Amino acid sequence: MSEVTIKSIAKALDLSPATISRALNDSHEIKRATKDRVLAYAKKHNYRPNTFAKNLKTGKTNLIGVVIPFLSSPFFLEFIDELYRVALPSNYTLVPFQTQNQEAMEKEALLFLRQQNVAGIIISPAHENSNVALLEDMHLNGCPIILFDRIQHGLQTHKIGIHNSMETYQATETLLKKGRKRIAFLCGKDIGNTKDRIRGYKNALLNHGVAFLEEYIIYVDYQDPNQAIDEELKTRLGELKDKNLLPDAIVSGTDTLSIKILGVLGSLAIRIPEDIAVIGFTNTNLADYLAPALSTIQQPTQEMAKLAFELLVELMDKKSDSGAADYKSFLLAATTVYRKSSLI
Amino acid sequence: MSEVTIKSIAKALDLSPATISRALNDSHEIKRATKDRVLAYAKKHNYRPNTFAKNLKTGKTNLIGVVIPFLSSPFFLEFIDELYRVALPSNYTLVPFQTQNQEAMEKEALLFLRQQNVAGIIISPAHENSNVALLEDMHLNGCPIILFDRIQHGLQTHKIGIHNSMETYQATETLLKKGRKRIAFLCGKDIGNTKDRIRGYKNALLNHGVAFLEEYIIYVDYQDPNQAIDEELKTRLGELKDKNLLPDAIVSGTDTLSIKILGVLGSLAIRIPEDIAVIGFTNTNLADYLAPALSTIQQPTQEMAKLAFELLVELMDKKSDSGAADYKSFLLAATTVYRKSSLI
DNA sequence: TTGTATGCGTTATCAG
DNA sequence: CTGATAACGCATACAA
Repeated sequence: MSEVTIKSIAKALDLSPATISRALNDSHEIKRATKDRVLAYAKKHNYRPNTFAKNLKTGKTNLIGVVIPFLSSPFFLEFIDELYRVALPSNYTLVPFQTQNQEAMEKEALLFLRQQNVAGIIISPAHENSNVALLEDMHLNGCPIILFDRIQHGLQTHKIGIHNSMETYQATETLLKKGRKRIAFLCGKDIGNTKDRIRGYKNALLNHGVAFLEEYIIYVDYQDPNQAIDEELKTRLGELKDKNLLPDAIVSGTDTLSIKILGVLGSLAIRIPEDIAVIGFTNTNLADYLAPALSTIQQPTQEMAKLAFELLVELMDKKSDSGAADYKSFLLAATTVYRKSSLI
Repeated sequence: MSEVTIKSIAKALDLSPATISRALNDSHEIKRATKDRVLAYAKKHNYRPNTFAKNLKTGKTNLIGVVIPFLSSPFFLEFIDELYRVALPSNYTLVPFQTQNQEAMEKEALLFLRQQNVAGIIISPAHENSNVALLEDMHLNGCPIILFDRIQHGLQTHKIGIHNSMETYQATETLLKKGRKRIAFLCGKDIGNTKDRIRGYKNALLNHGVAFLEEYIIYVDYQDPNQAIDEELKTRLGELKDKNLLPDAIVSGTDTLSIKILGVLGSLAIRIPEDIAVIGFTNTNLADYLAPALSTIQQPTQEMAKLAFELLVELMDKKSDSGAADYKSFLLAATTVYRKSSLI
């Protein structure tokens, strides 16, 4: 649709297309006057390079793929939001994708991104080792990749996460110190993060001489946050109640479930925190307004996004420079905010 | 990076590139056997067409630009989420952008999308008539555009919104019938939707013989939901209190403020709904869990997203077909869910 | 410093 | 039905 091209400029200015291209690309081998003339004309006629031709020629884009499990999770939303903020001043454009925790959808997204020849990718994988081969292939072929959040993954690259076990350890310990002994742990899919978080939980129990109970690990797998996981949660709690094993505290190790549990407990006429104390794992700024205000383990999301972007840019800039695998894992600290849901 | 191209297939199969192209594009002028052979080979070697070459040649893409004010608003988030869902089975890819309610950022996004030669755009404009000229230009030049949510806008095209005044009328009326007489109306930027919503509010007052008070229209403009609008809200309410004009009910006409008001009232030690009843305007599924559970006017978001996508596909398919301006405005019905915050 | 020629991968036009 | 050829807009090696 854009009528003004390098060729048309060349004709209008009685120059060759090559010269126009050089002027536009700020080449050194061009006379200052000519360059200025071209630039002026280009600006006046609102020249916009054809991305597709440019890319076809150079094999490069300014696109950054962002692959996450869900958009409708406070953590990922905040992450993307911040990513947009830091990417804006740069020349890069974000192309977000959701995987719904499914490797097949993730593969689709990655193949598409490869086809779009994206300059780099920031990803929180669907699960441990999902699409490792594909990611490795892309990574080695000049498309740098940054892993975040779910960093237990086979790919060798920069990884940005939090120290999972430390936070759940502290949250659990806090509850133990308040006298809670039957603490359940709520988690989603069985991925690396979950394991670490469970480890922290278990260690806290161990160090405080409280026996670990297999029944208190509540897995609720889901591929869509809109599923009827409320019902599943309710069922699981009902089972525990029937076994006379109703917990007196719940630590959540995952985002989506952290808020749903409030509603579920409410519908079962269980009081929070009197009957069951709750500490969630989420970044929603609504935590203060919930009934009751929800204690939360919060990730340094914006910091993570900023770091992810910076590391990616660094990798993209250095091209196939060193090739040396000097990749690092960044483990940031999460913070727990204690609110009413875990008091008493 | 993709090594397998039409040319390479042609060489391998001892055919011409033209034939391969025809086979791949399901042309009629090709022998069935040849086509099958090509397709089999392509599949086996995982052929993926080069988007850029294809686009350079055809001048078309499968990209759909999505331009919204904020991602971090429950309504827009739900909209995009649903959009992804309906767009997935199709061959289209979404390219989302945020404008932060700023026309300049919106322009940036639109120019980028134009440069990317997107096949169509779904947009909730930054404000009335923002970038009208640019949008018109793109629209006329073969890039169909669908307006949603903020449909008071100069562009002639399909528009999808809700019947704003009707819902605020009913919400206001409900409060009036419960005996509330000093009802304030909370709104954001002064755009078309706001005006309609205020109209519904005013009409309800009028029909129930309650005088309209200018002070009860509370504008809180913002360009970023993370701004300190809590403080501004607090200030405004403090002013009303000083004037001895503290309302006994608040209807919110905008998303972001709907939840913040709960926290602000709480920090002022104002009881909800005893002192002030509140009805929000938001789609968050957390409404049930808030303290207190928040009555909300909810938009049929998923329906809107689905319709937007379908209408856009229709326009994109018909090319520069008729050119007839047979555009419609779709006004869907919102529903109000009454919860504790407006009881008594 | 500038121009000419070539090709990126694809589709379209024309012959055969 | 198939093949040769040109062209999309751009960047670059090479020639001038």
